[in-house]
Amino acid sequence: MLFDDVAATSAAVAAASGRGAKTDAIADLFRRADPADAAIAATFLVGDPRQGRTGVGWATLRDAPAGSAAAPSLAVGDVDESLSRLASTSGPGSQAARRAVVADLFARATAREGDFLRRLLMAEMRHGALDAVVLDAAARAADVPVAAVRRAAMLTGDLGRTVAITLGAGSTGLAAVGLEVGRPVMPMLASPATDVADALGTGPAPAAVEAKLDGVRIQLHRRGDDVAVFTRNLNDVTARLPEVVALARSLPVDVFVLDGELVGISAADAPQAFQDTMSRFGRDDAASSPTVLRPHFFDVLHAGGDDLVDEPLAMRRDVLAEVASHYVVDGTVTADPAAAARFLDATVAAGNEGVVIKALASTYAAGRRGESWRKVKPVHTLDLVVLAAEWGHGRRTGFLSNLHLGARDPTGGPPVMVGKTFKGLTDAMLASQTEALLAREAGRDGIVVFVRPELVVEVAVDGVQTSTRYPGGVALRFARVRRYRDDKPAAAADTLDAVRALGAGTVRRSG
DNA sequence: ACCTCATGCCCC
DNA sequence: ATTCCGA
DNA sequence: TCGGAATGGGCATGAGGT
Repeated sequence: MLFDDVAATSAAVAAASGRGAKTDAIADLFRRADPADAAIAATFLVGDPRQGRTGVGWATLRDAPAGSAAAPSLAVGDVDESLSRLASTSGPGSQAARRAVVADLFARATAREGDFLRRLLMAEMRHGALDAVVLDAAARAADVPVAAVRRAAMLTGDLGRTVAITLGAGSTGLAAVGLEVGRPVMPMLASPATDVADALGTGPAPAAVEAKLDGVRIQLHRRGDDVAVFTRNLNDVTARLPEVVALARSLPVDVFVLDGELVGISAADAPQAFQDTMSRFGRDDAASSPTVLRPHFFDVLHAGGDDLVDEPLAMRRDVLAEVASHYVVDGTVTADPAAAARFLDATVAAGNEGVVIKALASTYAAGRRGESWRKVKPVHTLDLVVLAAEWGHGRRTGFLSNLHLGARDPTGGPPVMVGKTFKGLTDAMLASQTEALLAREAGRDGIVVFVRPELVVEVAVDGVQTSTRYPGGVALRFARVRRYRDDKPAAAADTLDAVRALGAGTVRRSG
């Protein structure tokens, strides 16, 4: 199959307005491809090729020429090979070698292929179709129920393989796919709730209320001495976590799949700040960090030969207590919002992020962000000064979008930048802020428009973290705009000290 | 030897 | 990660 | 209700440059 077939499909997907039409365009491609090519094409269409890390980014592509070939000649397999070469290039001179591979690809590409190639290497397809649409298209092409395809994708964690199975073996092949110890499953996700009452819902049934730890999600697999650890994105991080491997081998059950969170702990057994956990977790050499990582499990997908994903949470929790009793996340079971709120306050005071509230009757819905798991975190608000804004892309083209936010200097100096945000802005706010900001323009640099520091926005944040990027030494975490404070002058904005105070909770960074 | 920049199926 | 919007 | 897009800060690493 020609690479241009995939590029043409992407263009058709981008041009199609509805999801049904996008699905049809991809299904048409799949019908024309053999399963192996379709598997590669599927990973290209979602911008996630099998080679993973290519070492090519914005700076490498900046100087790459546009596609200039007159007619398509690249095969899907040619691009696949080039990606493999990029991924395996390292050492001195590798930057130049990568540029050469990229230049060769673009030289052989037409303009349409070059455009697609650029988006593929940047992992930014922006044609309105990713995993869900591609799986839907595979189901349509093979004329099998989409639910069966999705189930296989969640259990294999592998889009390309799932497409190949769907096209090559149909319903029979999909039905044969099951949970496999040692192969990661897409983790179940929680949807946000405004407070514990919202999370508990209207029903009288008690729910599990568990501490939400501010660390790294892990999935731990064991079969005898074979142990593997995967992240939320199904990356294999086993080699980085020797202590977790040892812990897995020490547990009283031989075969299992556990779901949990990994957090650095201080000498006093208190959870460390996320940044300290990452400092240790991100490291190749575990011994070079003083931080000790400790897993806290909250679910079990398989134990002793039994698959548990279709069992109710109440039963899975009982099994978990047997498999990993000393490493089960802190929690309680209640239907009472007041009791849940008390647990939330206590766990936050202990240095945790919030709570996750789970229906006891729910099964493990791999890869889903459903209503069975709801997360609640404390929210803080700040009134900050808009210092600048950046021109947006995509559907935000033509609007000033990403705001630079400053806190007031209590000594009277100019506001101190503490972060940016583009979240929380409706189309109407985007339009009105573009007008209001341009009226206060004070200069430009690239896509940044600087403004006189007069406008104040109310910003919601989950907290602040230490920063080396910003002059105040702090940065906002997950900032989003709530509203413009037209009633407030910049002189009444919150101070840098007020921002720093949000980081002075129970969790401290280690020195 | 040290600094800067770019990169990441990065983590959140 | 959070949020808004189209389907 | 779901899926996609638009973008945030910080971390270690490794290449390249001084």
